[in-house]
Amino acid sequence: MTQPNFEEFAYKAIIKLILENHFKPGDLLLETELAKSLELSRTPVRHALGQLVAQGFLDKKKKKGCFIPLPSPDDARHVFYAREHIEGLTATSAARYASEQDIKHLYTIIEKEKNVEHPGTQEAKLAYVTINENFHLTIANISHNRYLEQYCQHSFWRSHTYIFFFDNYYNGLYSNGQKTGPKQHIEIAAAIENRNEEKAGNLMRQHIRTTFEQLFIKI
Amino acid sequence: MTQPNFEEFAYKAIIKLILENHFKPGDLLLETELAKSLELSRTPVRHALGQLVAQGFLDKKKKKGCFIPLPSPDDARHVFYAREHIEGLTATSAARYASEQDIKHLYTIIEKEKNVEHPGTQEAKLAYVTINENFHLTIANISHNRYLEQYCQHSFWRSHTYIFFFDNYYNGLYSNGQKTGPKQHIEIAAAIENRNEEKAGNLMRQHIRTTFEQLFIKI
DNA sequence: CGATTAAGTTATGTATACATCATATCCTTT
DNA sequence: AAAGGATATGATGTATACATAACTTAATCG
Repeated sequence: MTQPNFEEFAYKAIIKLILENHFKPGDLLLETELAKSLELSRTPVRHALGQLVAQGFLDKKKKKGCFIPLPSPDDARHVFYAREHIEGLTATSAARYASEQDIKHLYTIIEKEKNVEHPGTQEAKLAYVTINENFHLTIANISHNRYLEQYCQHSFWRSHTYIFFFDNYYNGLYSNGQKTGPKQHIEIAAAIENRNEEKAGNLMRQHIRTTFEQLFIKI
Repeated sequence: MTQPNFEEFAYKAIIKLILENHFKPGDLLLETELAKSLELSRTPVRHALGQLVAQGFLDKKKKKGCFIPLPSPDDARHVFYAREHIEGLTATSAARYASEQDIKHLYTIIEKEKNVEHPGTQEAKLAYVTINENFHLTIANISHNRYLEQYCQHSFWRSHTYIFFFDNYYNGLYSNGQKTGPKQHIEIAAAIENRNEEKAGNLMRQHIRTTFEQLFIKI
């Protein structure tokens, strides 16, 4: 691993801030502020922000700045539709290419998911969201398709706002979305383990549809 | 439309250079050179290159520079697999959401495709590739799903190398890939016009599979 | 008193100077 | 003559100064 430079450092630091919900939708991420808080000049920060905009994690208005995308019902439908089908593909491919070790890794993640402490608290929810991300992105990685993996990662992150904020807003502050999580994850892992490509894909699509429906059950 | 700034100008100029094949796979795109030839400072050029890397149109090695992605058989399979399924989705969605005007637009593109002059020349091939891109990205746009559109655009552009270079290399300098193009494009447009979502998706997947197979028929 | 406009403030956009690292070249040494 | 290392070159990476445009606030006018 080559030594990370400041641009990379800034990039990862900003993503971390976003995923840890230091910002809410619509918030401006100011180059000046970020540079000061990360103890860098504006140059690498600006570059990192540019990357995040190019990848679609942030939106931007010219001469105004970069900001956390504003959620909308339409956007939510679009992200989850894309996720449903792309992750269907990653699950199918994963069932074909997973190694013994890959499958072990999946079950390790599921074990962690079962054992999240203090269920019902905000910490538990953050832990759950992190583990959930790990599960989905691991399957994308196992698919051994760089493109699908990239699109999966992107759409997952774009759906993060909805998983975190909307869930709080619509389903109560302490909903942790675990009702369906581990059970469906186990079924998906099993299908991958059994090399059942079609079933893995179907279960994954169903899983993401369920997630979406639970989030927006009140809308 | 707001006035484009230098970053945007550089971004579009570089894309134009790439699509017009001023570079070949592996070529370095030097900030210094581009800045000089575009008569800008390195700053906006560097920013634009960063965007292109973030979007996956260019690869990058640290402290080395940005370069046109190197093709490989694995990579080709991955891109076309991703394209096949993502564009299957865009075609399906397009069949659902296309307006009268959208469909007219599609047929306009097909007309242009039929009337490419001097078939068999390199100019005709460049024209064909441009029109082909237009057809596929238009359908992505009609899908009305920002995410699918983005992924479609990305995977299409990543497959550009193969459509342009490999086709020359493996199938002769003056293959223009038109054998299946217009015919299948017409069928897809018809399915979209008839609101036959499933058929549109199937035809699009078949079309991209055919493209792939014709490109790599010799491998 | 309200609205409009003008000045001030602040963040982004751009150019440039400098630091750092990768590579190529040439010289030295065996 | 070949191998190894010092040096030169030129690119990227970073900081900073300045230009520009948007927003804020205050002052002026109707």
